[in-house]
Amino acid sequence: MMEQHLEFGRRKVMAEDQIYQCGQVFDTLHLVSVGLFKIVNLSSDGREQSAGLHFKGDWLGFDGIPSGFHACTAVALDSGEVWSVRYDTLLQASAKEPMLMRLVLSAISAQLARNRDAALSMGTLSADARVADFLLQWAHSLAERGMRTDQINVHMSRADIGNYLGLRLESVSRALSRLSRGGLILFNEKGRRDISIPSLDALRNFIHDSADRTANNVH
Amino acid sequence: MMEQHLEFGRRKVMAEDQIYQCGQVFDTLHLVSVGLFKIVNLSSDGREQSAGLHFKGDWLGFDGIPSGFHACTAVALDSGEVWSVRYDTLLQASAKEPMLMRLVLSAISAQLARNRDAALSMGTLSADARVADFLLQWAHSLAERGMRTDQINVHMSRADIGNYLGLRLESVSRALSRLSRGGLILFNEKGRRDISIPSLDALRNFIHDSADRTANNVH
DNA sequence: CGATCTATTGAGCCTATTCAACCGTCGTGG
DNA sequence: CCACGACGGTTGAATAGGCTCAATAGATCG
Repeated sequence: MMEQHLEFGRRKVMAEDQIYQCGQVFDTLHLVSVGLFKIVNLSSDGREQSAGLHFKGDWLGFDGIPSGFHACTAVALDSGEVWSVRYDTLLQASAKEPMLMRLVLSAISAQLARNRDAALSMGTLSADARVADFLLQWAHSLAERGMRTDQINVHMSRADIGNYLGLRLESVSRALSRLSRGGLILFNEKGRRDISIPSLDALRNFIHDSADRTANNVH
Repeated sequence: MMEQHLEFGRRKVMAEDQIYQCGQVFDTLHLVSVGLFKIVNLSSDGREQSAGLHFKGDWLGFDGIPSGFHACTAVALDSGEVWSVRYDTLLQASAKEPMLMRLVLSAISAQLARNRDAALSMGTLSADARVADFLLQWAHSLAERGMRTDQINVHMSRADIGNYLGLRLESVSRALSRLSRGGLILFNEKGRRDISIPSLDALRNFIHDSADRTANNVH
C-alpha cells in the first residue's frame, strides 16, 4: 500500500539492538516489518520505563518529531526487521498522496490511544488485573495481525513486564501465579514465558470484576 | 500562522461543557484558544480516568482519528473558547502547505510525549512526588505560554487531580499538605486551589531525590 | 559441572487506600 | 436573616496491597 509511493530502507536487527537512541537527532521513521520492539522512556533524573511495545505494522520514531531529537530509545526484543524512511521524504510523499497522510496520522493517533489505555490500566487496576490486561492487550495485538491468540509467547522478562506496568518483577510473578491458580491462564511445558489463555472473555471479566470492586466511587 | 490558510469556527464554552463526547462520530478537530480542558478516557468496563489536560495552543480530538469515533470526552474545566476545523479540510490544506502538516504532526507527537511522561510519573513515583511533578508540569505549561509560574491556580478539585494521577483524593490532599509543610509549595490566602511555588528547582530536586530513593535497582 | 541469569515464593514492612469525622464556604429557602 | 444542607477539603485510624529483602530452584551456556 505504501511501498508503491515510497522507498524504504530495510534493516535487519537482533535482540537487544537499538534502532535509535535517546538524544540522537531525529530524521527517520521506522516501520516494523517483523519482530517486537519496546520504546523506553527516560526522564532527566534517571528514571526509566518502557513506554510502549510495537509489533508488525507499528511505526517507531514519532518521539523525535516535536524537538528533532529522540526522546526515547527503541530496542528490539527479538530478531526482526524494520523499514526506514526519512521523515522529510514521507512528508513530501504524503503531500502528493492524501491517503498516505491519513495513514500516518492514524498510526500516531493509535499510539496515543494505546498509551492512554495503558495509563488507565496503571491508574485504576490492581496488580493482578494489570497483568491480566497486559496479556489481553497482547492477545488483541496478535489477533489484529491474524496470529493465534490461544498460545502466546511473551518475549519479555518479568522485570520488563513490570517496568512496563509500573510493578516490581516479583509482583508480576505473583500475579501470573495467581492467574494461573485461578485457571485464567496456563503455563505451558518448557518455559514459563509461554502462556495460554483458555478464555479471553473470562480474562476480560476478571479485569472488569476486580475493577468495580475497587471503584467504589458510589456512596 | 494557521489562520491564513484555514477557516476556523469559533465556539465559546462554559465550565463543564463538553466539546465532544465518547462515542460520537469524529469529523472535526479543535484548537484551544482560551481556557483549560480535560480529556477523559473511559474503558468498556466503566473505569474512567482523565487522560490529559489541555491549554491554549493544544489540539483536542485526535482520539477520534483511528476509528472515526471519539474514544474520549473533552470537558471544559473553565469558561473558554475553541477554534474548530473539519479534519478533511485540515488535511486538504496541509497537502498544499507542508508547514501546516508539520505543525499538526508535531502537535500530536507532543501529546504522545506528554502521555509518556505522565505514565512514567505514575509508574515510578511516590504519591508526593507525583503531585509535585503534576505541579511542575503545570508550571511548565504556563511558562511555555509566557504566563506567570510563581502563582498557579489549579482549577481542578482534589478528586480530579487524583483521577489524573492515579491517586485517591485524600492522598492528593495529604501530599499537598506535606509539600506545604516542607516549604516546597505555599497555599495562598483565600482558596486552597491557589498555590505558589517558591522554587521550581527545589521542587524538581524533591522529585529527583524521592525518585532514586525508591529506584534502588542497584545491587 | 560451575557460573550466571531468570523466575518463584516467603516474611515483614511501608505506603496508599478505605472509612470516617470534622471544618469552612456557598447557596437556598423557611 | 439565618438555618440548613450540599460540597470540597483536611485529617485521623486501621487495613491491605505492593515493595523490599532474602532464600531457593530451574535454565542456559561456556
